[in-house]
Amino acid sequence: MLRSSSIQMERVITSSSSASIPPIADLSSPNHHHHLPLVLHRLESCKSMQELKQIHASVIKSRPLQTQLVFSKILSFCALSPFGDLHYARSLFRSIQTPNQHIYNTIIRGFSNSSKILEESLFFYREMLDYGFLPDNFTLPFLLKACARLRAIREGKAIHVHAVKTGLESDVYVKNTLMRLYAVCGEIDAVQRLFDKTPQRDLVSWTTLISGYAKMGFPKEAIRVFLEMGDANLIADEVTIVVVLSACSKLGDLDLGWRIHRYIDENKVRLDVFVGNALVDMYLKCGDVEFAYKLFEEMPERNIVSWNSIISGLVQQGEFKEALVMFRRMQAKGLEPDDVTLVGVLNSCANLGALELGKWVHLYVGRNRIKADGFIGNALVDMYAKCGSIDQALEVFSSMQCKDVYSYTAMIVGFAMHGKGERALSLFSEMSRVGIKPDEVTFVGVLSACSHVGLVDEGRRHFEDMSRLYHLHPQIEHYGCMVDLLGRAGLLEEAEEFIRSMPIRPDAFIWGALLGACRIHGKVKLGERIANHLLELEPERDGAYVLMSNIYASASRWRDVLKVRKEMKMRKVKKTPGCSMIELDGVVHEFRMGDKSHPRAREIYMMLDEVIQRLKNEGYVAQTTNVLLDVAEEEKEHALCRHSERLAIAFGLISTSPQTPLRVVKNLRVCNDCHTVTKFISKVYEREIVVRDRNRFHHFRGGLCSCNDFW
DNA sequence: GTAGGGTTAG
Repeated sequence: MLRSSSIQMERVITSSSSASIPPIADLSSPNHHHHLPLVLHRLESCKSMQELKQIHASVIKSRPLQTQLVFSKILSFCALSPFGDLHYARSLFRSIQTPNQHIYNTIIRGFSNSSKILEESLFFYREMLDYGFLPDNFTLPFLLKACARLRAIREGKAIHVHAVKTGLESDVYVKNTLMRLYAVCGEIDAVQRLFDKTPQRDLVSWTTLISGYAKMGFPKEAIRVFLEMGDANLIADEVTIVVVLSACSKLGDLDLGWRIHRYIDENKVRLDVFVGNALVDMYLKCGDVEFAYKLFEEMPERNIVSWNSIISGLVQQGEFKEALVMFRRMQAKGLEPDDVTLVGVLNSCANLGALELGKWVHLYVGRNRIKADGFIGNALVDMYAKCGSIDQALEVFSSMQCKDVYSYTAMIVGFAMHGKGERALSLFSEMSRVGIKPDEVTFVGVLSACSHVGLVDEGRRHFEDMSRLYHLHPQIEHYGCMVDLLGRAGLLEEAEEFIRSMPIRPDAFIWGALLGACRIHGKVKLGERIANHLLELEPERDGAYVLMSNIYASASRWRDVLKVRKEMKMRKVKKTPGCSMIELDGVVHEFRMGDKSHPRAREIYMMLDEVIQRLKNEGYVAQTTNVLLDVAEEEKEHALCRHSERLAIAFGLISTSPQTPLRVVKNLRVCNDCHTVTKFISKVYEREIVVRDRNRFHHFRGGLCSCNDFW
C-alpha cells in the first residue's frame, strides 16, 4: 500500500531545481556500425519476444549510436506490446544505468496496464521521484488508470495530491483520468467538483461525467449533463452517444430515446457497432421490441455484445421464449456464447421452467471454462430453484466461493418458494453472521418465507427489523407480503388495519392479497368491500371478479355468482387464460385451458379421462365450488377437467417413462380441485410432480403436497 | 507515449 508520506513529494518539489541530474548515457560508443534506422525498423515489425531478444542482443553487442534511445524502444515493446514480457522489461529497465523520464513513464505504464497489484508501478514511481524527476502529464494518467482499474481510491487520492502540487490537476488528461477514478470508486460528487473546478474540459471530460452519473444510478442527471453539453456548443461523438443511450435505457424513456436517435442522424454520428448495440438495447429497454429487432437485423456488423443485448433485452421484457429463439439463432451462426449470454439464457430457463436447457448451460459453463463468477453462479442458483430443483440450487450455492447478497437472496427466495420457511430464515441469519448486508429484495424473500409457512410473529419481527436494524424503507412489495401473511393466518382485521396505516397508497396487489385471504376464510362481507376497492383500481382486470365469485360460490350464493358473471360480461372483462408449461427433451410445451391444439391432444384427453376414472375409484370427489358457473355439477366437473395444468400433467404421463418426475409451471394459482387431483395422481401413478404456480412450488409425492395444503 | 463506449443477477 502506498502511504502519501512514502512518496517524498515535498522534497522533490522544493529541491527539484537542485536535484542531482543523472548523468547522460554513454552516447559515444566506439563501435557503431549498426545503423540506427535499421534497428528501429526491425523493432517496428517485431512480433515476438524471441525476435526481440535477438534485436536486444545485437544492440548490446554492437552498441549503436544512441543506445539509450534504442533501449527505450525495446523497453516499450516489452512493457506495452501484447507480445511483450514484463519480467524481461523489468530486468532490461535495471540494465539501463540512467533512465530518463520517458523510460520511467514507460515502465510505470507497463506495470499499471497489466499488473494485478499497484505495488510495482508505484515502486518505479517512487524511485523516479527519488531520482529527482517530477511526474508529468503522462506519468499521472498511467498511475491513475491503474488505480481506477483496481478501485484503489486511497492510492489514487495520494496521486491526486501530487497532481495538485505539480499543477497538473488542470491538465485535461490528468483531470479526466482523475474524474474517472472517482467515478468508478463511486464518489460522483468528487467527479462533478473536478469537472467544475477548472475550465479545461473537452468532450472526454463531459463523457466521463455523464458516464459517472449513469453508472452510479443517476440516469436523469446524466441526461441533464448531456443537454448542458449541447448548450456549451459541443457535439457528441460515438462514445458520448453510447453513454447517453445507456442512461436512456435505464430511464426506459422511449420519447427521449427517439430524440437521441434523431440527434445521431442530425449530427452525423457514425453508427459503429457500439452505437448500434446501444440503440438496440435502448429500444428494448424502452419497450419498442419491434424496432429493436429491425435495427438488429439491419446492423452491418454484429458482435457477441449485439446478440447479448437482444437476448437480455428480450428477457427483461419478459419475452423468454423469444430470447431462447435468438439464442438458437446465434448458435446456428456458429457464435460461441459467453457468460453474459448464458446469464440471459439461464434467466429464460428459470422463467419457463426449462430445467433441461438450464442443466445444459450448467454443463457448458463447466466444460468451456466460462467465467463462473457471481453472475453465472447466482443465475444457476435461481434457475435450479425456479425449475423446482431446490437441492441442485443448494448444491451450486454451497459450492460458490464468493457469495454475495444476490446469491443469498436467490437461495432465500428459492427456499421460500418451496415452502421451506425455516431453511430460508436460517440462511438469512447465516447471511448476517458472515457480514453480508441484506437489501430490499432479500426481505421480500424473508417475508414471503414467513407467509408461506404461517410464521406470523417472525414475519412481524423481520418487517420491523428491516427499517430499525437495516435502515431499509419497506416498499409496496413488503407491505404486500405482510398483508398476505396476516390475511392467510386469519388475522383479517389486523391486515386491514395494517393497510390503513401504510404510508404508501395501497395498490391492486395489496387489495388482492386481502381479498385472497377473504376467499380462504370465507369472509363474504369483508370480501365485497375489498373487491370494490380493487375494482376501482383496475376495473378492466378479472382478479376481483374471479375471487369474488369464488367467495360467493363457497357460500353457495349462486345468484351472486351469476351477478358477478353478468357484470364481467357487461364490462367486457376477459378472464386471464390459465396456461401451463412442461418441458420434455428440451422443448417447452404450452397448454391453455381446454387447449386442443397440441398434436397429441386426442391422447392427452383420453389419458385425462382414464386418470379421473382411476382417481374416482380411489375415492376422489371433485370439488366444484371454485368454478364460476352455476351449472349442472357434471358440467362443472368437465370445466375443471380442462384446467391447463391437468393437460400438462396428462401429457407428461403419456410422454415419459414411469417414475420420471414431472415439472409443470403455471401462470396462475392452482385451484383447490387441481391440487387434490395432483395429490391423487402422485400416489396412484407413483409420480413425483412439481408444480410451480404464480406464487410458489408444490411438490407432490405419495398423495401429499409439500405446502401442507396451506397456500 | 496519455483520457471517455455497449450486454449480465436475487
